Amino acid sequence: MSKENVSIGLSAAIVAVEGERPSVLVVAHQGKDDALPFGPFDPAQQRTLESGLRKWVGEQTRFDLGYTEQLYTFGDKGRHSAGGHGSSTRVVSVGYLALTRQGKEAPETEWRSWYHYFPWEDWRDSKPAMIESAILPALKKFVKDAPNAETAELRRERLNVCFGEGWDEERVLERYELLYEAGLVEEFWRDSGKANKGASLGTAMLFDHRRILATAIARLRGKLKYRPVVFELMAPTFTLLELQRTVEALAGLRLHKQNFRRLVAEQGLVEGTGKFSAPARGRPAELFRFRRDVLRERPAPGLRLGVRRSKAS
Amino acid sequence: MSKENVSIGLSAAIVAVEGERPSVLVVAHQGKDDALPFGPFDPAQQRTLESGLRKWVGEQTRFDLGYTEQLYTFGDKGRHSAGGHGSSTRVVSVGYLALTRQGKEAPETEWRSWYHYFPWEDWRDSKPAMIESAILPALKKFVKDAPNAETAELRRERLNVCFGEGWDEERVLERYELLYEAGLVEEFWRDSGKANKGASLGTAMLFDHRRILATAIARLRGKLKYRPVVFELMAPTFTLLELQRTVEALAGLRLHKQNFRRLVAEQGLVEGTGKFSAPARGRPAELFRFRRDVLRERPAPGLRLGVRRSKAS
DNA sequence: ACATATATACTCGAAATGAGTATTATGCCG
DNA sequence: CGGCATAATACTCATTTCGAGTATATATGT
Repeated sequence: MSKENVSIGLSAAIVAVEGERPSVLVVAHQGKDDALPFGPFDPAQQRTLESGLRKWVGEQTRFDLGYTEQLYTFGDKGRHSAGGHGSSTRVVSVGYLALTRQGKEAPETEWRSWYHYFPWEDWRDSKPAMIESAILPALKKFVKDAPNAETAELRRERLNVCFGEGWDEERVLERYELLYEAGLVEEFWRDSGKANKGASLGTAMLFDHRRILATAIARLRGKLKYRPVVFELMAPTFTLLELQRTVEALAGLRLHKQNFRRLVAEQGLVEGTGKFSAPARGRPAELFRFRRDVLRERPAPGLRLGVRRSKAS
Repeated sequence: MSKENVSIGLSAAIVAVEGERPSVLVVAHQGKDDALPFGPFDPAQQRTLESGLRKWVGEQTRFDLGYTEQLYTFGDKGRHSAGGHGSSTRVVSVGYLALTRQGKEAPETEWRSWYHYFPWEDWRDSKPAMIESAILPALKKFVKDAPNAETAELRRERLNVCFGEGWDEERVLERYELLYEAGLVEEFWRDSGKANKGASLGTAMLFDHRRILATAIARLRGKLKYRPVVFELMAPTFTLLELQRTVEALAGLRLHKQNFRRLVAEQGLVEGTGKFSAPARGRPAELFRFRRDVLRERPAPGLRLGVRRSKAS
């Protein structure tokens, strides 16, 4: 067994939603790719991985993490390099998801829409044009270029699952990984040390941070439906439309307004405060607050979405 | 930063179902607690964490893993000790779930029902008596013994979510963690180095392996419902009742037979082979096989369960 | 007063769900 | 051979949930 060291890296995708924009806190390492707040795990100082994470994030962003959740541990050789050249110690990278309300960020950090990094994931207005114009042609070529028939069939299946009939908004990571392997994403060329001659989709991130962010979005989109996590992102009181817009921002989909409020109300996730918002135009909306009690009452208090399949709401 | 080393441990909960018994492959370290197959990650030799895992498992169990999935990375200080005394290097432990069909095991390894380790999780016959007789009284005491009112309230909520009204079969890990903190599980006393004067529930495992197994069961029970993972555990052809018994074994619940077959059939998860089983008594059942095509056709081809809420089927 | 913009309430059909009953195909036992 | 026990499979039915609308209420600005 040759002596190569391992070190553990901790990274956090810190998510907030402001208005209709789902954003992630990135560290602007000047000139370099955007990065998630990250740092090495120090086993001597930290009792748990999560406390290590909180320390790093606190130092880099002055943010006090609220809800956090471990995502995944990545250890692939070559996917944690900044420029394709191997470093001496191997980094195993543990990714976290954290939810907060957007506050003022520290210097060197910035909130950016996560759709900067994943423009094909935002279906709120319509199916992103780039899917038909750029992604599908390139992926079809990727299928055609397969070294053998078996690989071609596998690639065809993945294409279909990721971008075919029936958009499954949770498959964010699968889609990113497919685009990576097909060389449609800058990181692929950087990690392999070759020059990219084609298009790159979305904005690249440092190391494997875009992969971690994809995992975070996928997890959050899934979890929405069976745990009341959205409320971590809301102000103490909010209107039902604000809640809906937040969910839509995260899911990248439009929901049916009347049904959404029915679901939310019926499920007892929320209770009225008797106070009302003062909107610029239109009827004022009642302000609601999250009912903490549901946690005690029901086993899986998620937010069934009530997706809209037709025109307007 | 003081120099304490980190090493990465890989462990696998390898699951199979034989008849009505959901089992996990354990290594019988003679005299010591049961352990999952595990070993350190060697960054020099292995390109990915998963390949490292496959190597270890192959050596220890001669098993060729089929479906595998990463579960969680545990790094808590003190929860990876065999006897409560700290070792010099810190172990961060990455747990995996693997699904196979039960074959002949290697020497030193053994298939054991996972309900040995989690007897309170098997509700197939009825609610396990130990919940009323042992768990609830002890947990109520745990609530009462809280150092302050706030902690007591938190503990009361957790008790309710884990063992209160409305059994949620997926909360396996939450329940185990609660029992751990309440000192109802042997590992708690071992990790803290104190002597246990009360009862211990279930069979203890080495290190944090029971925690990993709890994570595995929870994940599998959840995943069942939205990905066709059960079929990894089935023979190439099977009757619908065999499929149902397998799902029941995993979920720890009884299902409604007629509705189960309706769901499975309607969803196109399965196709008839035209052949029939030869049972000891009763009408022969048609043998079915898994339809690989669903993966292409539908976004989330899970097995909605069709739980039974009343008497017999 | 009315046009416009929202919020909120209510309706309706289609599908999914939970729980049964009914019918069919075996082996076995006298 | 006829009837029973045992399972498999088919069909029924009421209830709930879902998706999609229409209708009504309450603001503001002109």
